[in-house]
Amino acid sequence: MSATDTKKKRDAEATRKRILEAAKKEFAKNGLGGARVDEIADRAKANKRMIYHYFGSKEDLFRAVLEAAYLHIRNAEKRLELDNLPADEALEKLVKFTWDYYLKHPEFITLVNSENLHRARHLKDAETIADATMGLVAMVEKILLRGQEQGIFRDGIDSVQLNITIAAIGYYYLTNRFTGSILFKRDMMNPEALEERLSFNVETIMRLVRA
Amino acid sequence: MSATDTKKKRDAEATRKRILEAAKKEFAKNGLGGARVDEIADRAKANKRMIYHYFGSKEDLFRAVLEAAYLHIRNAEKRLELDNLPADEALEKLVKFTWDYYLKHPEFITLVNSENLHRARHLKDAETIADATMGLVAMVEKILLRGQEQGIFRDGIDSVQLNITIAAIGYYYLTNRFTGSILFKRDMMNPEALEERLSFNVETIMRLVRA
DNA sequence: GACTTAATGCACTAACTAGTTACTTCTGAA
DNA sequence: TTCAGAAGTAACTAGTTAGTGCATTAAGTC
Repeated sequence: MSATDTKKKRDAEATRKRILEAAKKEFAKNGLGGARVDEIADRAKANKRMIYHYFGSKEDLFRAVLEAAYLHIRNAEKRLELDNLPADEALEKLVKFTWDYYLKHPEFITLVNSENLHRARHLKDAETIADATMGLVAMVEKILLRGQEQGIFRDGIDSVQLNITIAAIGYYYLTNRFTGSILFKRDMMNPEALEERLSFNVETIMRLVRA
Repeated sequence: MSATDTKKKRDAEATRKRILEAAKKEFAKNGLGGARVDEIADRAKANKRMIYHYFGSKEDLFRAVLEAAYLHIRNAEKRLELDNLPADEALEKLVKFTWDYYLKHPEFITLVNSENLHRARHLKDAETIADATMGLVAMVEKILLRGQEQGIFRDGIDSVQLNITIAAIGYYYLTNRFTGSILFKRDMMNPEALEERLSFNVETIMRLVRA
């Protein structure tokens, strides 16, 4: 059987992956409480027993899904290589990337919401993810310093607050797109609306940092 | 029995209110899916039968809670009477109010999150709330116009985008306070942190609108 | 004080759900 | 070829949950 043949009758790693992927979708759609283990098993074309075999419990499965989701975005951010860009371009790129990432991975938002509903109890000792996040903060800190040296950014900006704000203006718009579209009586998700929001966000952040 | 005596053996209105209040807490704590009807009945010191008598179903109860929550914040905003203030003061007051409201009513955030997880299906024909929200947008629009006439605000700012942004920078910080406190390795909820965030938010919005 | 109507309480059910038991089937190393 | 251990399955359990049927009790009306 060749290495690329994915139709092996037995493949622990592949089954594990299918379960993780199915779980991500189900948790994202229904939250931790609303997700059904049976549904995850079906989606993964696996047996429920396999879930308990590989992950131990529904909560531990959620933890695994959540950690994978955080590591995925942190890695994508790292690959931006913002250090090689002029400060203003780097910051704008990060704002745009963050927006695009949330747009392409709505499940990330829902997972984070679910985790916060549960007071982050699955993340309690996720040292790796916290470290990766501090790496992102350091990245932004470097951008800020470069911009200040150039004289285009003001100083005294807290890089954690800036990070939070960059996330916030995209995240809030997208997580509340359903209630928002009703309450503001406008379709928040058509291409023009999305584009308009992205430029508004870029403007917000650039005005925030400019000297 | 006096009018102020709240211990009447039968009081439909009071029971209804107790159920609504209890449901708000339970839905806020566990989301729509995670909330337990029995728990709501217990908290309300009512019988589960009463919930179905007054509200018909768990989903309809959730709808009632959600509508009450939206009307509450919209009314509070209206009472700010921002029309009587200079444009810059009015805007700053709105930013601060929004922050304080979320801080004092964390259940509002959780309810909105829950509703968006369910694609806003309970809000589908909430005309009243949409109208109230458009009233808020109009209020901000007036502030922007006043500021422009004074020459202190730039023009071309979309009042819906501004509204969304004002909400976003407070909402995101608070809804993600649990994961945030772990990932950023700082306590996001101590008084100094809260104060710092509020000034950051005011700064963000004022820089966004200034000419 | 009898009558009507609404409020309340209890006990039940039908469906569902996370997790398990006990088993079969496959794989690869010796 | 054998066989131990890993992968996989189906049926089950014990507990939970939204929702109901029905009887009872109180309040207001005449």
